Amino acid sequence: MKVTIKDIARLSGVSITTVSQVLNGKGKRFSEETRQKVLKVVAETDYRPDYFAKNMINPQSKTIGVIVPDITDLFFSKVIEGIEMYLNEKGYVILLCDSHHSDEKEEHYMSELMDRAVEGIILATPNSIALDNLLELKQHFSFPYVLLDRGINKREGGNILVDEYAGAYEAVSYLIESGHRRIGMLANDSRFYKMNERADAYRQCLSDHQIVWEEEWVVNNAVTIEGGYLATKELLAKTNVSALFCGNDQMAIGAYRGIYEAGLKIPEDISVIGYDGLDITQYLTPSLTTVYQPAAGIGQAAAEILVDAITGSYHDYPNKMFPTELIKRESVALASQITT
Amino acid sequence: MKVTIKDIARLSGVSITTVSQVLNGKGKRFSEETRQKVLKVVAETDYRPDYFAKNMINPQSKTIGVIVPDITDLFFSKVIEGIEMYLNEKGYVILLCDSHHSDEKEEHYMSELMDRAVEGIILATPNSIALDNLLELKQHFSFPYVLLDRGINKREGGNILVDEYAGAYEAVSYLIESGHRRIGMLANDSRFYKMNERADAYRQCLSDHQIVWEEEWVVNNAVTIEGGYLATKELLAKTNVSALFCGNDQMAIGAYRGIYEAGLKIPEDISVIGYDGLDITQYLTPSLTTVYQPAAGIGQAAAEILVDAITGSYHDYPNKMFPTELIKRESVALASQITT
DNA sequence: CTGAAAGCGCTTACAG
DNA sequence: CTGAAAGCGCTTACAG
Repeated sequence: MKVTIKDIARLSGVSITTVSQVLNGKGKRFSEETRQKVLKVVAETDYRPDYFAKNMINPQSKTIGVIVPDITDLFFSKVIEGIEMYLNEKGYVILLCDSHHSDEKEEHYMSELMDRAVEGIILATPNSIALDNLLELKQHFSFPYVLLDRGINKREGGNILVDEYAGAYEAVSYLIESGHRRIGMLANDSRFYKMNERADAYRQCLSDHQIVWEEEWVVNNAVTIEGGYLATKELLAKTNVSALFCGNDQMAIGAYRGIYEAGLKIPEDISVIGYDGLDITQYLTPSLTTVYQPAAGIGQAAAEILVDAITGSYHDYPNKMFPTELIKRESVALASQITT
Repeated sequence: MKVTIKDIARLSGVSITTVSQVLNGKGKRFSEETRQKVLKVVAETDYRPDYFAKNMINPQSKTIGVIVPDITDLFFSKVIEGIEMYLNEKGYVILLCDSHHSDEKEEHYMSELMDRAVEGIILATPNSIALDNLLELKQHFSFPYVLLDRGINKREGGNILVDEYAGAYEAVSYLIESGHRRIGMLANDSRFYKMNERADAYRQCLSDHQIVWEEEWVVNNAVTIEGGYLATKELLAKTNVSALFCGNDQMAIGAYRGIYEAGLKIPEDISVIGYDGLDITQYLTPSLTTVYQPAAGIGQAAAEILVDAITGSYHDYPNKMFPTELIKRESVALASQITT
């Protein structure tokens, strides 16, 4: 039998009004004696106000929905951590959904979360949401949401971006400065995030340095370890490059394996650069030179904007742009030192 | 202005009873005309029944609380994935909490989740919960919970276990069969999971093979990549071994780095075995020989037991024991081939 | 086939 | 300083 506020009132010999007020710290107008009496009964019965009844009156679910394409992705799990740490401190809890890269699941979860009275949603998506869906969102969402989509979906504010282009350009420049001319790239041709922006920077950088780009230098595959591995196998089978710019760190980890299986060494035979700056990359052998972007910081920024929006601090979401940073480690060598 | 059932009733010219019944598919006793009229208004207004009002009457939050020590841990993110996939299919959504290995946060979240009317909790914890807390749990939890603690906390049922001991024993046996005699171990002396069981198996296995164990062969550190790295540095500085059994895969990844920095090669100079069987291990160079345990399967098993308990299929939780499997890959060589 | 009314467990004016 | 009563938005016997 669930204990209700009525029971507490009866047991402590006061009205339910008094119980409610004491528990919520409203009106300090009760005698200390009354307070203690009520509190004692509450403790004894381990009474917990009904979550639903309470929220029906003043809805404050203190819950945020978070949708990511893959929980096990090293980048996203770090983003989630950033979100969680910030939100937890503010008393929010997250309802976590894994869309498994599926549009349908994403929509399904959006709807599910709306039904569940979340106070806001953070949607990390590689997809460009169909325009009418976006409009529908705008119209029906009685609560704020932040898109973590690298700006794929155009909107006025709340863009949380990373200077992808600059990061990629710097990485490729570094390879060129190191004397490399034949530079491959592991990319992804889906609209997955702004991978294409990284690829654009790569091509532009080569062009800016008068390097004639060869189409077979770029291989597309999934942005996973396996994808990087497969792409590398394919790349090495059809051409030879002295350096490889990987779309992300996970692909770079796969590339390490592909290069190893080809009997080549990093960086003696081929230099490698990744993108993301995952913690693990500093422990790879050799440690990976990579373009760092603050995954946890991105998560936190999304959470901050959302909380501000919920608490009504503003109505125009601010934009936020994170710079990247090239972390130079062991995986890049001067082209002149290449042994092959 | 929030649209309520009253509005729908008014707009479609029927009673709220009718609206409610049509929406919930109760009583097929309405004329098709009435149904369509109601449904049309609902669609037009994008009416969504109030989550709290609805649940106050028949509480079915369809929400499960999940607490893990670290979201970014490769093992746990896989466990979460297993939980999520099973639960999603059954219409549940997870409220995810990261205890960051802290007892206090764990307790805080337990209480928070209780207040939030979850229907059950999966608590993955390396901690042994204080006995009185456990009893208190039993007493006050009006809902079921499953502990993912490797059986640290004794209880009657709902133990989801992995045959840790057998897995570790098999790994060390394999090293011995390969001719290794000086075998180190990266362990963890906290009560983190059943790491000690793996250490026990390691020692027993050596002893069973008449190998006199030296204390400096075992180094304790955090069960992370960094911990593995640091432990390896320490181990190699004070003794020399021809093989290394790592408490988990993350430690093994760190060991790879430590061994690399010592100027040694795997497996030519030193053989390495990990524990967990994370996806990434097959892409390491060399690929890691490891003791596989089904992380996603463990998550799913916990979710299954929980759902069955919620839906009242049983009151005595079943126990579940998963076997491990030694995956032999490139990181172990015959001792006779060791070059040093 | 449909509706008026009671009630879920709270909070909050309002009255005393 | 405290309580009786209205009301939040639903569902569900019950009556017709």
